[in-house]
Amino acid sequence: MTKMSVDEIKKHLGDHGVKASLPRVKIYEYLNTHRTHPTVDEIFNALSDELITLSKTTVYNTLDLFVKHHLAVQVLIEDNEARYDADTSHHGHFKCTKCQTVYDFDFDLSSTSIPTLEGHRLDDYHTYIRGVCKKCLENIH
Amino acid sequence: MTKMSVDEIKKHLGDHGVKASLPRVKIYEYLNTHRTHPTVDEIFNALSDELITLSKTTVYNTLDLFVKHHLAVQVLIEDNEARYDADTSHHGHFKCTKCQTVYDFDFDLSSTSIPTLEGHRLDDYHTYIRGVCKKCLENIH
DNA sequence: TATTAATTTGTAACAATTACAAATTTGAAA
DNA sequence: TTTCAAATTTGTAATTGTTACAAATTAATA
Ligand SMILES: [Mn+2]
Ligand SMILES: [Mn+2]
Ligand SMILES: [Zn+2]
Ligand SMILES: [Zn+2]
Repeated sequence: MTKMSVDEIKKHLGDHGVKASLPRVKIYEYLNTHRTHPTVDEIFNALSDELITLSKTTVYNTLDLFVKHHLAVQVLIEDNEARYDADTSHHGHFKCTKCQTVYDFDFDLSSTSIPTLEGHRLDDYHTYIRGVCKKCLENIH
Repeated sequence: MTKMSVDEIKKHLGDHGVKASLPRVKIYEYLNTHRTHPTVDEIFNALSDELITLSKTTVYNTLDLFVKHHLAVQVLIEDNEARYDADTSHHGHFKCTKCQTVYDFDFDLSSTSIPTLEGHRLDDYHTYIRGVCKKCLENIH
């Protein structure tokens, strides 16, 4: 995903039924630029210098809003941290339990046939794997 | 999975390097019998009548221990509840957002080829889908 | 400009989890 | 058995992530 201008972000939010505001644009911009699956805290800390009155509640509210309007997805890998991702395309996540990095990987669960679920309505698909990344494996001397 | 006797549970725990104790056996028995992916609270509430001194901390500790020794897996679907599953075989979870039921489905992510992850060490695999179950779809008149 | 609606903010409340030290239980060793 | 140390459990307090909510601010509309 290429960097979006402020106007492109405003249009993108609007296309998804979300009115633009400075916090919303900045949060979306951060999410779109930093494809590291940041937590609420990371986003809040990164933006609070520039948006000096930003409230953590606003970050929570805005991310909820983004998820509801399919501008972002919530990424759950650990029971104590919710991460967020502006990439709403179908893909999986690999988290390295050594360096905590969350990698993307190509995998589309929605295109897999799952006979057991016949008859149910499937809304959102999630795939994640935990392990140790190549880099960390090599660093163990 | 068929119901296990207390002795079978003791052996099973032992085989996984976990010493048996009354709370451990009871918690495992509950998990193994109730394949509903219960939360800590559900387990605690279900057992506290019989184990009148049971502490919630013990339930947390014991479930952590079970997960560490691969006697159970943690099932994360919502950001505000950790569920547990004595079925450690590879399978996916479908949660109905109407009735909150968590269904199992046959799917083995570990047997899927994921070229993007070449070189990383993959430890545990998780697949879940949210939607509305057949039953709930039919109940909408 | 005046009025209303939407958004943001700050604080307090809440819920899930963890830390920790005391109490209890277990299980060898004497 | 009794003794003693280790393991386990317990209860409480602390911590963390999140949500509720009302006041303040900002934006939109008349
Ligand atoms: Mn991603
Ligand atoms: Mn299951
Ligand atoms: Zn790593
Ligand atoms: Zn249902």
